[in-house]
Amino acid sequence: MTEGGEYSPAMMSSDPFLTMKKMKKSNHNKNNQRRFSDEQIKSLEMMFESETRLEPRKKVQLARELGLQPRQVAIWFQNKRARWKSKQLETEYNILRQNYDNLSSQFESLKKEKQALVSELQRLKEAMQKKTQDEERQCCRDQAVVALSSTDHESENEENRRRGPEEVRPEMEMEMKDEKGHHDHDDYDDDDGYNNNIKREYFGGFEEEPDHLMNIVEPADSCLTSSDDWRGFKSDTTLLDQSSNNYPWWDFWS
DNA sequence: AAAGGCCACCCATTTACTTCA
DNA sequence: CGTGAAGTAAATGGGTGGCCT
Repeated sequence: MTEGGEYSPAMMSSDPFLTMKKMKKSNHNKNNQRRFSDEQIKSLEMMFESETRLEPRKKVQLARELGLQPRQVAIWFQNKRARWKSKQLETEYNILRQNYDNLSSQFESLKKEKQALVSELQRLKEAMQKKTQDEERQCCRDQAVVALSSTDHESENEENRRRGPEEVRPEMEMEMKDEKGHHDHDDYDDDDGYNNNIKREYFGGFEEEPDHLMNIVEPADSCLTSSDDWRGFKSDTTLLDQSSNNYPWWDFWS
């Protein structure tokens, strides 16, 4: 359809003083045009570009120049504003949609990154457990050795008692101190101490335990999944038409 | 200050046309 | 070529707010 199309001559009225009342009924202007001419549209468009609302005096002047009723000019501006507004809305919608798509893809890559980190953490945890088990087995063997050697010590002590306290050897004094705690294989007698040792080995002196590390990850996850946080995300649901999107936001969490 | 008329605007809808399958 | 659906611009009518008397 061409803008500014006109009525056929057969439809022209012979009455040049057609009243507005009649014009309203017939939906024609005084030249019996259903649509304004290209020239008229051009002038109206130019005026609209400089100002979207017309002062009454300018309206009358423009109407006179274009051979239209001031009312027609006013209505043209009204309709033009409505068309312009709906175009603006469309533009804004497209911008918002673009932003949404960008955020969506950013979120996807972050999700993948997080998944990789969680897998890595899981792998490290398993390795740590395996090492713990190995060390425990080693510990049992060591304890057996200690038990065997302690029977030898008992026979030695018997001999020492016979000799008297002044004859206690220096190396024995050291061993007696050790039995009060905090030394050598005690780490292996005490589960916590042992585990701390392993953890230090794995986490390079960090005080954080693996579970704490897990806890660092988990809240971040729950934060992302929290609907409260997403409620804060400024998005107009009317603008972000989810129904037209093949990838709705709630699918992020699946 | 309250009431009423006038005017311009917005918005949803109608009308009259064109285009196209 | 005729026809009906879809699209569009011009116009209508109701509602509303600002201004003036």
